[in-house]
This record gives sequence, structure tokens and C-alpha cells, in this order.
Amino acid sequence: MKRTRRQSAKAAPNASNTADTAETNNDDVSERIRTTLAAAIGEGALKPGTKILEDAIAEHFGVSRTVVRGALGVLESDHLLERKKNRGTFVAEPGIEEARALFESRRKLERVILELVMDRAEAEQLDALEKLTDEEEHIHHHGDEKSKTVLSGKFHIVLAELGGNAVMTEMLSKIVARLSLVMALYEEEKQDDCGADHHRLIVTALKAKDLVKAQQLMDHHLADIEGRVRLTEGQGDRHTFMAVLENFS
Amino acid sequence: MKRTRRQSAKAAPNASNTADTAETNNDDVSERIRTTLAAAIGEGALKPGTKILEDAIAEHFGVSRTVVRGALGVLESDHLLERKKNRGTFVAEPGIEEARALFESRRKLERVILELVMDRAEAEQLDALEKLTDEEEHIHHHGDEKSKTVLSGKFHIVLAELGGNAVMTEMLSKIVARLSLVMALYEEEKQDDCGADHHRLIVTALKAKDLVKAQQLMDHHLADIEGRVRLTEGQGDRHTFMAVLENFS
DNA sequence: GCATTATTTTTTCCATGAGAATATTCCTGC
DNA sequence: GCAGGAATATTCTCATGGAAAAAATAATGC
Repeated sequence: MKRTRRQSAKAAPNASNTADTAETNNDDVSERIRTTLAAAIGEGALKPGTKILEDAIAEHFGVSRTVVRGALGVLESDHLLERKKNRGTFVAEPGIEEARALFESRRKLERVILELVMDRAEAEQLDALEKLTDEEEHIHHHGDEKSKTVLSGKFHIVLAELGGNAVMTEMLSKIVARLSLVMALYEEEKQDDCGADHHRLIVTALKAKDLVKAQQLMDHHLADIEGRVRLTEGQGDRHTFMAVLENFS
Repeated sequence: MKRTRRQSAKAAPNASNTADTAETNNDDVSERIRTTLAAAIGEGALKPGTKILEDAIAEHFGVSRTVVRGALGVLESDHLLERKKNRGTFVAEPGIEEARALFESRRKLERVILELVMDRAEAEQLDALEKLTDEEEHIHHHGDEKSKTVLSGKFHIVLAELGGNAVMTEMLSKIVARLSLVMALYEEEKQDDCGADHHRLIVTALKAKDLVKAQQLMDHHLADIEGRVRLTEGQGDRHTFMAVLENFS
């Protein structure tokens, strides 16, 4: 098969083309591509190192490679993808150093966010947050693995939103996304996700207006996540193909 | 003049084309465009609301509009540019709310960075930082306005680098860039830039291993910057065209 | 003279084709 | 059977052309 793709202007096998007002405004297609890929990476559907076929994406979304390429460029600048000259685009594989920096930044940021939430959040907003932990708990007992990790990540984002600082929220979101790559690369013991409990404790501390306690709990929670990962130098390239072979000799 | 542009592959009237190895690798052209525009915005050469002609940029860098467009895309995702559908690309005009969030984020981030620097920075690195303040002082007495602001911004970036966390540094850089837009929009009293003194005080506090003092000084320094700005609701759109007319009625 | 409509021009926006670099397959010689 | 190399195919990369949308300008009616 050579390069046949989309004859006229719409071959989009996509969803939500019901109304189709304004002739499928193409700019939010670019955004859809970004969010879709980011989501796929975030929930581990796209593993680090996976090659991204821009042709496939173009066809799937019913646009030309040009717009796909634009979207990939943005994702690259967010460190979620890596483009190698004339080789193609791949899901990024953050190294040890980057992973450490990401963990550290996240720790610092979440502390700050708790300060903001403590300053600004209303009681009812905290209630909504608590509802989220209920949902987590429910899913934790009978839910698939994917929705667990998705929800677990969502807690931190919603919390950040309660801080009322969009810049901060965006920064955290990007760090969390990149950290999902780190986890995919270096996670060792996929222990039973007890994050829901941690989250609940944090919320109660917040409702009690105990900032120090909340920060302490958050630190503990994040340390727990970092604990599932081994970032020693030797283990870093355990995931490279050559090193995998070593283990079978 | 219709649309004549670059006949062969190189009409770049640009600098540093001495060696020209590897036939002008085009991927770092994209990066050059980004850094150039970001720098121009950062030092106030490009005012908020200015329209960006992609044709002009393409011609200037000797590439096609496609790659310019890619660069503009990532600058947009960094909130330095705004693209209006079918209208073009403009230098972003952050609103009041965004400005507040940026200031707040910067305050929090710089505090964190001081913590990191205190943990990691060696004495000699602090010496290098001190040298930078010397340079600032020197420029402050006989230097143009532009180099002042550039150097002044550089201090914070170098400081962040001493923190040894690339993620943190990148976040601060982006915030500072966006804040330069805020200053361009809302700055009122362009007082004599006494930033150099503040910077020097911070360095001495760091060398004395006095974190709390350093943070205090940093807070004061940033508050000083924020003080030059009026973010009250009424003044926000004082800069829109219609509102300017109001002042002349 | 002013408002409203038509036309021209400018510019964004996207799809496509040609070229370049790399990966893969196949073939030949040993 | 296997190493080395040519031929083929795949994929990125970018420049270009054309369509659509605004803006700017000209023109017409009143």
C-alpha cells in the first residue's frame, strides 16, 4: 500500500460529528490530537519508546500530516515525545536525572498547592474533592486497573484546581504526565494501589485546616509513589533491549 | 508584491552561517525561530498584541512557512502567542487573572528554588552568581535600558540553574517570559531599576547559609516588581484601543 | 457627503508532491 | 549457512499551490 489517504475533505471516522457546524473547524482537531495522545501516554496505553506513525494519526483524524506534525511538535516541547532527525517521533523515555528532577519538582509543587488550597478553597469545594475520593474507593474495589490510575491522577489535578491558580495547575499537570512515563519505565513493585486512603486523609486534614498535617501526608503519599521506583544508575538502562538480553544469559 | 520568497535553498540573511556544515540542519532553524521570538518578547521588543507575519519570519530565516508555523504553534502553547482562527498570530496579552496567577506562581517557585540552591549550590557557584551581580551593577551605571532588563532577568534564571533541577528552571523561565508581557502591559512607574542591589543582598544571604533571610529578601524583591504594576480591574483594559479613546473625551 | 455593498488584496490554513534519510529485504559470493 | 552489499520500500521533512477567510479598498446609491 503506497500512500492513499482521504480523497475529499472528510473521511474522519471519529466521534461527535453529529452537528458538524462550521465545517469541522480544523484547529481544535489539532488540540484533539494533542489531548488524545497525552491521555494515551498518561494512562500508559502508549509506552515509552513507542514509535508514533504520523500517517496513521493523520488518517485516523482525517487530516493531513501537516496538522499532525504541528501537534507532535507541541507534545515534543512538553517532553512527552522525542523527535529524532529523519528517524521519526517516539514516546519519550525520561532518564534517571530527569526522573529525579520531576519527582522533586512535584513534591515542591504539591506543597505549594496545598498552601494555596488552604488559603482559598471553600468548604463545599473540599466536599466535592472528598466525593472524588469516595469514587476512588469504589473503583478500587471493583474496577479495572486503568480507571484506577486515571482517577488517582485526577485527584491531584482537581486539588490543584482548588488552589485557584491556573498556572500552577498547568505546571503540575505537565509534571504528572511526564511522571507517568517515568513510572512506566522504572516502576518495579506494582503494589496494590492504596492511594485512595492517602487522598482521603489529605482531604480530612484540609478540612481541619491543618496545613502542616496535610503537607506531611502529601509528602508521605508522594514518597510512597517514588518508593515503587528504582532509580539507581545501574537499573536505568535495564529496560534497554541489550540489557534485557543480559538477564537471560 | 505577490508572494516571492527564496528561490533556492538559502537566502538566509542570518548570522553564524560561517561553517554551514550539514547543509543548514533545518530542525534547529525551528528552534532558532522559537528562541529568537521568545527573546524578542522577553526584552520587550515585541509588544503584546503585535501581529506576527509568518511570511516575514519565513523569509527572514530562509525557510518555508510550514516550519515557521510549527514554531509559532509551540510558542502558542507556551502562552507567549495567541492564534486567532483565520486572523493570524499575535503576541499574547495576558489578562489580570493570568497576571496574578503568574506573579503568585513566581513567588512560590522562587522560594522553592532558594531551598534547592541552599541544599546543593557550591561556594564557587555562588561566587559566579555574585559576579553576575557585579556585571549588573556595572551595566546599571552606564548601559542601555535593554541590557539592564535582560541581565536582571538572567539573574533569576542562573539562580534557578544553581538549584540543579532542570524542570524547575524551565518552569521559572516560562513564567518569567510571560511576566515580561505582563510588565509591558501593566507597568506604570518605570522606576530606576534597583534590582541589582536586591540581587546582591540575596547572594550574600545565600553565602551566609541563611535560607529564611534569602527568601525574605526574594519576597521583598518580587513584591517590589509587582508594585510597579496596577492590576485593578478598571485599569486592565486601559490598554485596549477603545478605552484609550475614553481618556480623551 | 455618508453609508452600504462589491471587488481586490492580503494572509492564514491545509493538503499534497517531491526529495532525503533510514530501515528492510533480497541477492550474490564465499 | 552466512556476511556483505545492492535494491526496494517506508517514513520523515519541507516547500509549494490553492482554497477560504478577513481586511482593505473602491464603487455605487441615496
